[in-house]
Amino acid sequence: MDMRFDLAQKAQEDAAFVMAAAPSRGCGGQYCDRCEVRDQAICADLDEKQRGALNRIGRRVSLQAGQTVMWEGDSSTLVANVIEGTLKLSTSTGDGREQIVGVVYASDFIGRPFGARTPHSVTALTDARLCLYPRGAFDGFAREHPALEHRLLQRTLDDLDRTRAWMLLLGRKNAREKVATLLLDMRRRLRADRDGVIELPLSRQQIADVLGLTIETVSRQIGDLKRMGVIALAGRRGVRVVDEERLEGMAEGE
Amino acid sequence: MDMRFDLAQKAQEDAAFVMAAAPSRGCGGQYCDRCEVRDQAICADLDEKQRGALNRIGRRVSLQAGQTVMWEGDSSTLVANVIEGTLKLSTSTGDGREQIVGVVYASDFIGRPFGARTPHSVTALTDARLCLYPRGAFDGFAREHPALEHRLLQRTLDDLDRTRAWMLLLGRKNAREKVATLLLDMRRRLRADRDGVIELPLSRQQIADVLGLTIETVSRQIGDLKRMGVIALAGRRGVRVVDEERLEGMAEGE
DNA sequence: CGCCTGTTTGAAAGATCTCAACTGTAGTGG
DNA sequence: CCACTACAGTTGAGATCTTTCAAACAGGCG
Repeated sequence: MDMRFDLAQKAQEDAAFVMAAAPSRGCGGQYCDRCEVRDQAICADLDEKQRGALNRIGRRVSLQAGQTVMWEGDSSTLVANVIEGTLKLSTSTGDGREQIVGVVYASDFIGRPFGARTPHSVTALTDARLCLYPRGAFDGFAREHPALEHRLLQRTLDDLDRTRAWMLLLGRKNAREKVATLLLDMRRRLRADRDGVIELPLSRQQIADVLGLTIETVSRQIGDLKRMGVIALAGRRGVRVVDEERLEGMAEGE
Repeated sequence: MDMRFDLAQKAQEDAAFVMAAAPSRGCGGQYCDRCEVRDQAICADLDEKQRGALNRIGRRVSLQAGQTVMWEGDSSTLVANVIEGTLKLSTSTGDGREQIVGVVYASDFIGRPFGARTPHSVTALTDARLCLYPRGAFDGFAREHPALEHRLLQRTLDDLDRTRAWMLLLGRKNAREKVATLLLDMRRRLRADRDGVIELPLSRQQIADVLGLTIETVSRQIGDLKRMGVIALAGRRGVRVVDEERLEGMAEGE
């Protein structure tokens, strides 16, 4: 417990550092031209000129794994596109129990536009790069560009659908089903290497925080799946799905 | 268990009936003029003419408690504003475990615009009235009216925040905290009568389905709260919060 | 009055959590 | 290259919480 608070403390200092130290170089058009997520992110439907204008209000920022960009309850001053890396969205109870409420990947959007408060913390799980905008300026730009707002709406509606689907998992699935579902979900989102191994962006504790379980229960379930031959493990973070069909059955409680 | 399936079956027939039987009278401007939720719903920022145009593609529909308007997994053909009443959004696992993923009230928006599938069922908890639009026509209208899309975006962002906050409850709170949190939430949303009693729109089973518990656990927790003098009960659905402060403490696990 | 349905209560079983010890691995420095 | 350290992850045993199964109770309605 102490450790987790220390980590958070440390990350906060790091984040402050990044914010202060990042050169305010803007994202001149040259960045967008070779942007890896240009066609998936919410800016996809903007034309060259509009994209240039949006760029002028934002800047690129690099994060190290563990750094926190936004804090639950803080006033909402930043929004961003994820260019590379994986981040978690999380909330906590007063006494420190944590729940991860979302995991975001490259081309996803983070932050709370059109709202005063950031409802959850955002922390990098891997090293990451963001295209960061001051919220006020972004809000103004969005209001003037319906194409952008429409994309943002689509994305938010999708997020809401996914989040509600996850509520079924949290409220009604048992530990076995939860772990199986997460593994399948990660497999869908992450690219496997040539051996079919996917590198999880989450530690055991973070898996527990996504699933609403304890670290021990997660460890036991993963151990069981391995012993049953449904998955194989490769190091701490590596997983290979051996028997997909059976894993899918387990995710649904069969 | 059987009973719950029967109910669903029955509701499906009812819904089909409503859809077929509802006169396609349109919502001519005269409806909007005296619409109870006009200034809170997503149509609030439209001018008279635009509102008239929107009305022409929609119609009013009345629902009885228990009727289902949309079915999880069905193709998304309808969206609606809630004019009056309370409805639940729910999903289920293959083997029939249900999770309520949202409760909507007057002036809220339901349905899945800009998407092919309805991700959850929508069922009336009380008698209700809707302003119902075919999805295709609504989508088209929305794309041409940024003010409407902006309102919809705001609302969707708020829904997402609320949903994520509920994930913390589902994943990390115990039964006592869950029940206390729900009661406070309902108190915030529902108007109490002169005695301070709020009429819950949910049965015990539905409360269990919102909180990810069983009906027996809910019953025991409510019984405990009553015995402790934190709440008082009035009939099956009536609740009065006697000691708000203590209830708030319990919601946070103190 | 008796039935139907929703709710409450009790007792026992089962799942997950808690606490504690142990293991393995990645990283560090000699 | 190896020894050592630090820490993530695993395992075990017992406690705790919630569920399950069963039965009793209560209010509304024919």
